[in-house]
Amino acid sequence: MSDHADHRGEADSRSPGERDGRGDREARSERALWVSEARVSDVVGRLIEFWGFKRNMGRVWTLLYLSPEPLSADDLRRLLGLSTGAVSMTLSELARWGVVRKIWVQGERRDFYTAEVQLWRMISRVWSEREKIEVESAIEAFEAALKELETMRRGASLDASTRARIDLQRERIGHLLELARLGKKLLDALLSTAKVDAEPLVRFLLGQRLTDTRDASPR
Amino acid sequence: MSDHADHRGEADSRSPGERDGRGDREARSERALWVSEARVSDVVGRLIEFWGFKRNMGRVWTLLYLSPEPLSADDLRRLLGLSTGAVSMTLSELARWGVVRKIWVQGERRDFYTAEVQLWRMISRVWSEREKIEVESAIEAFEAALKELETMRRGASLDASTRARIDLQRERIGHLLELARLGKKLLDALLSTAKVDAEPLVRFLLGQRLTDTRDASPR
DNA sequence: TAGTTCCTTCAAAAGTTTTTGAAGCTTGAT
DNA sequence: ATCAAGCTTCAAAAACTTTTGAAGGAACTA
Repeated sequence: MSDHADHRGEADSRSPGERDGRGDREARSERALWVSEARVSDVVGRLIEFWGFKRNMGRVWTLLYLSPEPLSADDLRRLLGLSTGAVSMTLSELARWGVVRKIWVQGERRDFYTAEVQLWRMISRVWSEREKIEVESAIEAFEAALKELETMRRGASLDASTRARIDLQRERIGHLLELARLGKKLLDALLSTAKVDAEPLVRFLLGQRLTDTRDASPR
Repeated sequence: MSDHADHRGEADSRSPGERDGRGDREARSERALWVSEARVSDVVGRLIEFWGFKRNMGRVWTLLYLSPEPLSADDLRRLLGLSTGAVSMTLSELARWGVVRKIWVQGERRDFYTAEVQLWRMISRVWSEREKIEVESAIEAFEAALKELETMRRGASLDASTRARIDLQRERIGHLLELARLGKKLLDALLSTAKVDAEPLVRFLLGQRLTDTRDASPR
């Protein structure tokens, strides 16, 4: 975070006309606005990092999200103090995830970018892809392991303790599988609900004040 | 995964009596069992890494989870091919998260460890801590940014475009805040439900087959 | 045509995280 | 008291990730 001090600023390339010679006050409030943007973009950066993306993806996305007009790669470079290469790569990665779009501006040579503003749409797109990659492959691996244990169990000549061990593992891997499937279903349901409207889900969760029916066991 | 080849095994320190001289078949099936354990522990390792923990935490936890008896630090070291230091640190980290417990075995000098087997309990403990750290601080930061924008807006002499900009940002940061709060509520609800029983939630999500009736919120 | 702007790529540098293992500590046995 | 087993710590090394910026390319202008 040490790196903001010197990017005082504002994208002065934004509308390449009217620059300089404005009142001191306006300049000051623009600076204040930028400080606030920077702070928010760092927060999102950290949050996004926590979810397994690169921090700069969050920072770049946030600036685009908070900007009234599309920004150019160079704007972003100056505002965030990144190298040209970093901006280019971050933008293309964001584009791959579908959370940022390239925009053509009349009579401008360079490309401009805007953020996807539909947060839920964005989240569901991103998560459903990740989920596919991670959770599904875990589910498959658990299933494979279970099948293998099954085969082993049928094999002849196992001493009693090995057999007991196999049984324990079948049970436990079974639980892991169940859990992974539950996670997948939750995500799927959440995301496909979210695509339309998250409200009902939330109302359910908060409304029926948690049936504390002491039933326990995840079973 | 290249590193399993040579930890053929079985914790031969587990019951320091009866070793060697068993049938070939038993040895073979134990090896097969270990291969399967190793695979599962790697899957969990990867999954856990994806959620922001160290891979070895997942690997160690899984071995403990799949083992009928508690294991010693040295068992884990040999089985997973880690250094003494790594095992010690991983175990103490797992203990801090409350997902592994130290066990005293009669007449044994060294410590033994077992995994928490109640998966939901474990998950809710871990997530509620993380959530506090990450999501809450993001919420606070968004709130602070909004307050600041509010103050700015009340400040005198802003030109029209700056004012419009502030308004846009208030709206957008407002959305981010809303989203973060929603996330927090979801997690809270999920976890406190989970502590008792995850069923009702899942039934809700899957049962009412997602009122896709294009009107969504029964407002 | 040559010149310019902007974008992308990628090898190398910087930065970060993880792992190692030797040194030191603690505990219990002799 | 000394010794040994086992655990922990931490500085250094290795592994991995991210960032840099110069080189190259594409597309437009004059």
